[in-house]
This record gives sequence, C-alpha cells and structure tokens, in this order.
Amino acid sequence: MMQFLECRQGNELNESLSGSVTVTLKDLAKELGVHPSTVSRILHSGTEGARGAASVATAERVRDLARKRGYSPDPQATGLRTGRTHLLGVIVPRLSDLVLAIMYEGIEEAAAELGYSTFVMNSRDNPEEQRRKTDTMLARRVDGLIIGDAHLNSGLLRDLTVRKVPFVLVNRSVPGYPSATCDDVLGGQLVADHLWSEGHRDVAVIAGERYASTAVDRTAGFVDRWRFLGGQIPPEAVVWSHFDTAGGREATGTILTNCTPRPTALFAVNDFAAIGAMGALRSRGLSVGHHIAVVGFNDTSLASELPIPLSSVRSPMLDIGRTAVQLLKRVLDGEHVESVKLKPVLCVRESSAWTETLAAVPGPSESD
Amino acid sequence: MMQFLECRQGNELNESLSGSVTVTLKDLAKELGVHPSTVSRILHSGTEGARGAASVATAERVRDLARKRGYSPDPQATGLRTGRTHLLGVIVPRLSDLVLAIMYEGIEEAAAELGYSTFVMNSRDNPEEQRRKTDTMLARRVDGLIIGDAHLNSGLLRDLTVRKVPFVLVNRSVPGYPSATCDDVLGGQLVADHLWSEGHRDVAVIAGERYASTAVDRTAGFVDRWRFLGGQIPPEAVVWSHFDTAGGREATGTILTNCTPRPTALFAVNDFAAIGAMGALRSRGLSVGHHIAVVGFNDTSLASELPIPLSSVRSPMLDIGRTAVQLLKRVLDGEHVESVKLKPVLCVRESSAWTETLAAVPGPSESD
DNA sequence: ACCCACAGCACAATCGATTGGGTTAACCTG
DNA sequence: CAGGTTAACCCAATCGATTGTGCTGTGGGT
Repeated sequence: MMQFLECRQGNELNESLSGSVTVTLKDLAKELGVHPSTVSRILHSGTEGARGAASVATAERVRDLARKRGYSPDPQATGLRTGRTHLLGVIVPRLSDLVLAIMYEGIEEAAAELGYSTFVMNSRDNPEEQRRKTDTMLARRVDGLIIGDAHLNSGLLRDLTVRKVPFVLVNRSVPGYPSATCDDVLGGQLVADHLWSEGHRDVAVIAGERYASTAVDRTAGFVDRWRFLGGQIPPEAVVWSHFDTAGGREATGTILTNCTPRPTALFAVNDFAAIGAMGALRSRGLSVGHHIAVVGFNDTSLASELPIPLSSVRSPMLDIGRTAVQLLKRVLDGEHVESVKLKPVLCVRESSAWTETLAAVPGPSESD
Repeated sequence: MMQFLECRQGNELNESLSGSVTVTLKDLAKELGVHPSTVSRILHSGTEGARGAASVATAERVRDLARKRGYSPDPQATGLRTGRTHLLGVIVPRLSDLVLAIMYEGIEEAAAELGYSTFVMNSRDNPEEQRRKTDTMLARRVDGLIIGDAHLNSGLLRDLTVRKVPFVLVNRSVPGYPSATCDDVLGGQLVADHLWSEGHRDVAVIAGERYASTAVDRTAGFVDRWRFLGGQIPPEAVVWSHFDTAGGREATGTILTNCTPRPTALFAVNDFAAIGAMGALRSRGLSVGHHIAVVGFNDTSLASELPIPLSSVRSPMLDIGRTAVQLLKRVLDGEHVESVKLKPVLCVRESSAWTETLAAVPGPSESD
C-alpha cells in the first residue's frame, strides 16, 4: 500500500517537473543508496548485464529509476571528462543551395543514428569565412568536420591535416583527402553520350566555378567523352561561370556571341545555371527543346517542374551526405579511408529530347 | 637577446602545434606564475580593466600570452560550471525548403553575432518527430529553442511552457506564443488588392496546410480583403493542399473541376504550389499570364527566373530569422516579449500582369 | 603610530560524469 | 579451515572553468 502511494508520488513528480529539474547521476545514486560510479557503470554497459559492476537486481533498480526520472546524461560533463563531444561540424557554401541542403539532411540523419549532433555554417565560398567558421567549430570542440565547400587550391585542408583535425569532404573532392561525392566525371560522360546520340555535333558547356571539383570534373567528363566519341569542342565553347541563374544567363550570352556555328545543345554543370541559360535563350527567341537542347546537373526538385522540364543528371545527394558521416566515423575510429564516388543517373526530359516526352520524375516536397 | 630567442621559440611552438594541443587556463596560469582564477577573471572582464582582479600589468601579460597560445575556453567546462551552453536549437520542417533554409541563414548569422551556436533538425512536420527532435535538443542542453514548424493545434508548445523551456517561434505563429513571422495577413491582402485592381472577379486560392499559420493567415488575409472589396469567393474556391508542387498541381485540378465560372486568377500561398499550379494549367492548355493569372508567396529565388516569371509576395526571410534570435535572446534574459510581424512586399511579374512586363527582381545565388 | 581600506592575488569548492583502484564479504577449493 | 577468488560495490581524482571567500601588504587618514 505504501509502496503504491510512493510510486504514484514519484510519477506525479516526474510528470510535472521533468525537464525543468535536471536529474543527475548523483540524484539517482542518492535515491537508491548506491554510489554514483555504480550508477554510471550500470547505465554504461549495454543492457546485456552489469559485467562485474553490479548485481542484476541493482542494475534493474537503477535502470528503472533512470527511466522514471527521465535521466539523460549531461553532454557537457561527459564531454569534459571523456574529451569527446559527439559533435560534428559541417561547413557548406550556403544552406539555401538546395543541393547542399539535401546533403545536409542526409548528414544530419546519419549523424543522429550514430549519436552525434551537427552544427552547420555557411562559408559563402569565401576563403576567409571558411577559416573563421572552421575555427569557430573547433572552438566548440567538435570531434570532426565535414567540409562541403572545399576549394581545389585551398591551403586550409593542409592546415587542418597538420593540426590533426579529423575531417572528410562532401560534395566536392580534393585529391589527397577523403571525400563522399557524386561521380561527377561519369555524370559528364552520361550527358555527352546522350547529346551525341541525339545527333548533336555542336555543343557548349557552362562550366561553373573553377575552384570546385564538381564543376571541373563534370566538365572534364563531358569534354573528354565528347572527344572520345569523335566530337570537337573549341575552347570558346567551355565557359566558366557562377553556379547561379545569373551566371548561367551570362555564360549563355557569351556562348551565343562567341561560338559559330551556334551550338545546338548546352550542358550546364548545375540546374540553376541551366535555368538561367533557359531564360537567356528564351529572351533571344530560341525555343528550348526545339531550337536548342539544355541539360543540367543534380536534378533538383525544380528540374522536373519547369514549364519545359529540364533534363538533368540526378545525383544521390542524400546518400552522399550519409556516406560522408560514415566516412568521418571511420576516420574518428582511427581507420584509413578511401574516397567514395556515388553513381549518378541521367534523367532525360523535354529540354533535350527531340522526339518523345518522358514521364516527369517527381521531385522532393516543400513545407514552408 | 635571450628574450628574443625565447619569443621566437614561443611563436614557433604556437605555429606548429596550435589546435593539436589545447591550452587550458591552468597552462596559462602556470606559465605566468599566477593562479588560474586570476587568469579567468582577467580574460572575463571586458578589455576595460581588471576591475579589482589584477593589476594592469598582469592583465596585459595574461592577455598577451592567451593570444599567443591561441587560448580558447572549453565550452564544455564553461557550460558545466555556468549551466549555460550558448547553444540554440532550431527545428524546421525541412531544410531543403528554401524558405526555411534562408530563415536559418538569418538565424545562424544573428546567433553567431551573439556568441551562440545553433543546431538544426528537420521534423518533416510530423508531430512525433517534433517531440523527438525537441527532446534531443534538450538532452544537448540547449539554452533555448527556435521552432519553425509549429502546428496551430499542437500540445507540444504548451508542454514546453510547462517545462519552462525558453523558446520562440519563427516562420509560423501560434496565438499566445512569441514569434517572428511575415505579416501573412497583409501579404494576402496585397495579393487581393492586386488581382482586384487588375480586373479579376473570379478567383481561387490554393490554401496550403491547415495546421500552418502561414497558410491560414495568407488565405484569410486574401479572402477577407476580397470580400471587403466587394468580391465573392465560394467555398469550393478555397482548396487546402500540400505546400509542394504536387500539392499545387492537385489543388489546381480540383479548382478547375469544381469552380464555375473558371477563375481568371489563382493565389497560391506558396511559390512551389504556384509552380505546380502553373504546370497543371499549362498541361490543360491554359496560358499563365494570358488565360489565367497566378500569384505565389515568398518570392523564392526561382520566382523571377521561371520562363513565365511568377508574381509573388516577397517576405523578408533573412530578417525574420534574425528577429527570432533577438527575441529568443530577450526571452533568455528574462524579458517578456511580443510577437513581431515583418512587412512583405508584392512583386508583380508576367504571371499576373496583363499589360506590362515589369523588371525581373533578381533572386539569391547558388553555389553547388 | 595605529587602523582601515583596498588593491592584488591565492585557495578551494563546484558543476556532472568517468574510471583506475581499492574494500568487503561471501564463496569455493584443496 | 586457511587461502584465494570473485561479485558487488565504494572512494577519490579528474576533466576545465567559474566564483565566493580569505589572505597579505601598502598607502592614506587622523
């Protein structure tokens, strides 16, 4: 009877106060009449048994009370003692870039599954900010970094290596460092094969930023494959640009001015640049999918939803993010890891299909 | 001479080891022959003076060495002692939603300026996940929460209040809780005024999710204003939907089926739904901007870049994020705060301008 | 000359969890 | 039954920073 009453009291306390009062190891220990270290050991060893630390009965009592009181260990304290924070830092050019946002979703998911939490910061692809944000994350004592904005010629990665900071790259690769990326060279090849087989012979590339491996590799994959197929690409048909719509618009203008004969197909290494290109073409009276083909890259959710659906190379962005976390985990465990390149798939739509309209591939959802 | 040599040594050590060896307060204290507590007090009181804690000379020596050694306090230790982590939790439906991604950029910036770091998690608008993610953040001992996915009828907010968790809402509001949002009612009114003055009399609304204040308020603002202007909106002309392109497509189908006479204008409470609507209209042979006007909401970067540029209500997403942080800061300081509604602006483009084409308003940039 | 105030520090407890090393008593073994 | 083993715990140091309190010497006031 008394037991029952006590039990109810305990529950009510729990209901009304949980969260506002944080319960510590010591609290549990005191209530059970054991030492905090005992509680710690019990709560630590997996459920499998008290492994010499405590009797089964005690372990049971401890675990029950911990559950009832809603105990959750203080990460600050744990981190202080163990030296590991279970925090990962993620640096991206900008989260408002759909591509990185989705990779980050994958990162966050996979990290949570491993018991890690993640910080994200935007570097805007600015080297100074990259350093600053990196320092901020290290000041937070993250266990490791996932870098999504690596520049091909940056000294930052070397510095991090010297400082023995565990990190992996995601999205963009840099030779000599572990990364999880799309197989961008293959992606470029897929586009070359597609356009060649559609009968195009005069093409141009909106190549993106020179410092990004995504841009360089996709362009190289395309150009090399094109030449392998017997095609020609004059220097003026490869235009480096920004990744956004404005960049695509501008590059398209340059191409239309400099290339003769006018290309019958454009490959933009990024969907947004492709959208900008479509706008530029339209405003010059060229009908995309009729006068000129356009292919983008990443197959972001918009590609399939545009009035003229955009052909695009679909890259497994979510998996790339997840893979990056798994790589980093292994680095943290002291393993040596190799880079991973995930396979892309070409989605052909009206913007580059002369004859037939393929079923639109649906994109992800929004939620405002 | 000796001093010079020692100095050089110190610098070299600093250069080669900084980061890989973490320097603590005790290290600094030992090297200077003072007590750690003294170092702490000096490094704490703003540069203005050692306020009774140490002599100006000592303060100078301490600060110099701290800089030279690259000292940065361990947040785990500080957090443990002070009980405050300088961590903020941010919960959004999904970061791959451009709207939330940009708000989060504002949040991150403003938080960093105040010395806070932020976690983000995606709840996918799923109540169960909302609770889980909230608990995860609290287990991390965040100082406060910024909630971007609040549901109008959710009990979660009440629970958080009971548990005395400091939080503010962003993006969506719920009566009784402090929030930073766009003035969505006003946004809806702007659209009503615009379409009315363009001569439309038969309109329909793609209203979004019932649980989101953004959807409810924008719809209410539009409908109320429309009626105030003398217009009529039959029940079947307001269709609740998902926020994504598929939702917009589906809702458009419903509208075209059920509404007679066929509306000459559609207001979608979200750009993505508007894009879906445009697709649905096009596939039925209706020309947007000619046969039927479409207006979206948020003015995401795509609106201005679409082949038929989309009229949209521009909401100050970055500022909304920044405002949320400032609100939360004040809540953390124990102040009582009121909700803030930021003013939106209507951007009229071809999709709803019968006569003239306005200059396209450029959108933000991408960086892949 | 005496006392007080105050500048300038040092000491030690504390936050919550972890962990290497005891300690006790029961139990087993030869 | 002595000696050893082991199960089941307890103790105390430790991680790095913060903070209330205590101590010492010097200078000024009367």
